[in-house]
Amino acid sequence: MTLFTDIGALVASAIGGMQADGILPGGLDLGPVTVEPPRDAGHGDMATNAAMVLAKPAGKKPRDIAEALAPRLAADPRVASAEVAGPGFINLRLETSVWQEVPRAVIAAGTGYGRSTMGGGRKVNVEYVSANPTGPLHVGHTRGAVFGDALASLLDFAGWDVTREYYINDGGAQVDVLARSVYLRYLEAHGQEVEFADGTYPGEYLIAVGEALKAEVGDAYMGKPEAEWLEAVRSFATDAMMELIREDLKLLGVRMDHFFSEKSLYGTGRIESAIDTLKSKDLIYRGTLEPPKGKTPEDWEPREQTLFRSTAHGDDVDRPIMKSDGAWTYFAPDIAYHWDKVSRGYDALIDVFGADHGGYVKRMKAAVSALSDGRVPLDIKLCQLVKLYKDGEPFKMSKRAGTFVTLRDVVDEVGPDVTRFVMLTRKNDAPLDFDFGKVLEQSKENPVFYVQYAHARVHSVLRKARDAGLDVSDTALAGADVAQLDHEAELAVAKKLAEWPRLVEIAAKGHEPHRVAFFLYDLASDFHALWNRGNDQPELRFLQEDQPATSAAKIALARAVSVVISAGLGILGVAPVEEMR
RNA sequence: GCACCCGUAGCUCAGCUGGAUAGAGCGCUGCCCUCCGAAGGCAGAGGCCUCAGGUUCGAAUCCUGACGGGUGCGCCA
Repeated sequence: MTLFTDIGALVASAIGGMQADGILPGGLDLGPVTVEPPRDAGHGDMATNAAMVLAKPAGKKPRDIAEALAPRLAADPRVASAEVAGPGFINLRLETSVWQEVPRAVIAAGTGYGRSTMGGGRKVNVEYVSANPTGPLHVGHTRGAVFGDALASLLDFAGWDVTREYYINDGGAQVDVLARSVYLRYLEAHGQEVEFADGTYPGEYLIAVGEALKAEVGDAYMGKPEAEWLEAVRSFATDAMMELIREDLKLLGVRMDHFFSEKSLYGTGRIESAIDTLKSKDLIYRGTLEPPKGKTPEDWEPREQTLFRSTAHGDDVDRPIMKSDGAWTYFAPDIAYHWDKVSRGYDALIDVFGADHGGYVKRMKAAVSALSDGRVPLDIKLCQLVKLYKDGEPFKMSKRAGTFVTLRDVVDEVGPDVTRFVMLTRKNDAPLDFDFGKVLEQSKENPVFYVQYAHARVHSVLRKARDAGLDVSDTALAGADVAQLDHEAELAVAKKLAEWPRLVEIAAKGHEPHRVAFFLYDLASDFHALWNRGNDQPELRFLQEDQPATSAAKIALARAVSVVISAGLGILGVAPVEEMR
């Protein structure tokens, strides 16, 4: 519940009263009725569009409804005034006491302030990272990791029962390539000269794996045909890579609830069972696809394949699930994996992919829609590329030399907190510029610094207050005489704090954690503005000498800011700092 | 050729799922401060929200079609 939903309930009951009095007809849909903060603060604290959206179904003029509704709203003790404006908005001003109570409520609730029950405990599975187990995570994975992790935390905060999951692509051809590459390093560990042909991974991170393999099996695989070692080396290598990836994730502070192995789907009948489910719905058939128009591949020839009728669930063309040699395409285990997720009883699924996987969105949605008979929604969030810069200059990396920028490189350079925050300062579907220099700058244009600075300033006040002998424990502050908070600059901050619960719900509903980062920047901005005014107007400073009651009220407001910043950063996975260095 | 994403101030981007006079940072202009409540402050200029239609009380937001940029497009996962 939020202040906005409280007032929303008030509007609804006032409309109910008008229906009871015969002013409005019954059976109106109140769904489109909203209560939101107006863009222009001059219009009041909250505005409702009720009169406008009800005008047509009620068969009345918006202004007439508004004129009748406004006094009923104004009758509530929380409402100071209700005025009809523009085409039929009702602008509400709330009593000052409503806003004054906000800091106390925030402090009493702690970082749980803003936690929502919107999710209703429903189960949601968030799958993210899911990088191939063939090497360390790079920058692109980092963005997906941060985004998915923050989204998961956000949904948790909004009342969902969240599972964080990683799908290990350990069943395809790329892990065979990995195994052969590790084998080369293994030969090398035995002193042999080796050459990395095309189609192998030359990265140096495999040297240690080759040596570890030698330590494990000695010379048992030396000079042996591939058939004798491939499977064992593959398993050894993927384990090593997953170990590496887990360490990378740990560096970033990402903790998964579940790692799901693609390999576990093979030879167990699980793929077959998923495909059978589709078959039973008549969605699997043998057929031949048309070549893509305009750009026919040179070696195109018509082939009959086993196809999934994804067009029946919104896709553009049907998709092959089996290769001509009878092996599954990668899509088949993907279907089985999502079938598994559906079977585990999730109410909603979310996949976080890189933007280069945009072409798979429709078929994946089609598969989940088919498998769950449309019951389980699948949302797929695509993360755009990260462009790296160093002090304004593009930061080049060479993939051919195997020297790509890794997650570890980034975290070592700027730390996990800065990495995470910056990755969330852009919508997921917008490209992101990441400048190693700028993200460490201590200035207003760096949002990480700006938000952390606000939090640190609050703690600076708390320290000073303690030194002055004041009790600034949360217990004491929650009982402060908030009637002392009467300056409009102070109330503006309180109003911002009151928006937090609403923002959480909006961000969670849209699966948009970046909104949290932008909100924190706005809140920090309001707080800094109040602080700056304290320079010219000493009565606005938080610590008022020899006035413990006034100080307590003002410090309560500051403390509430730090609580919300702390809660917001918590969702983003960023640790708040109490001092700037 | 088709699909998806994007197009908002000179630049980088927000814009609460359809609301009122479209916002922030940087840059620019003008004042103020240089008192560790420090790592600047205040104010101002700057816009055909790519274009053209449509939906309705009302569109940056939804629909259609152009234009421009990115990504992807049958036995690669």
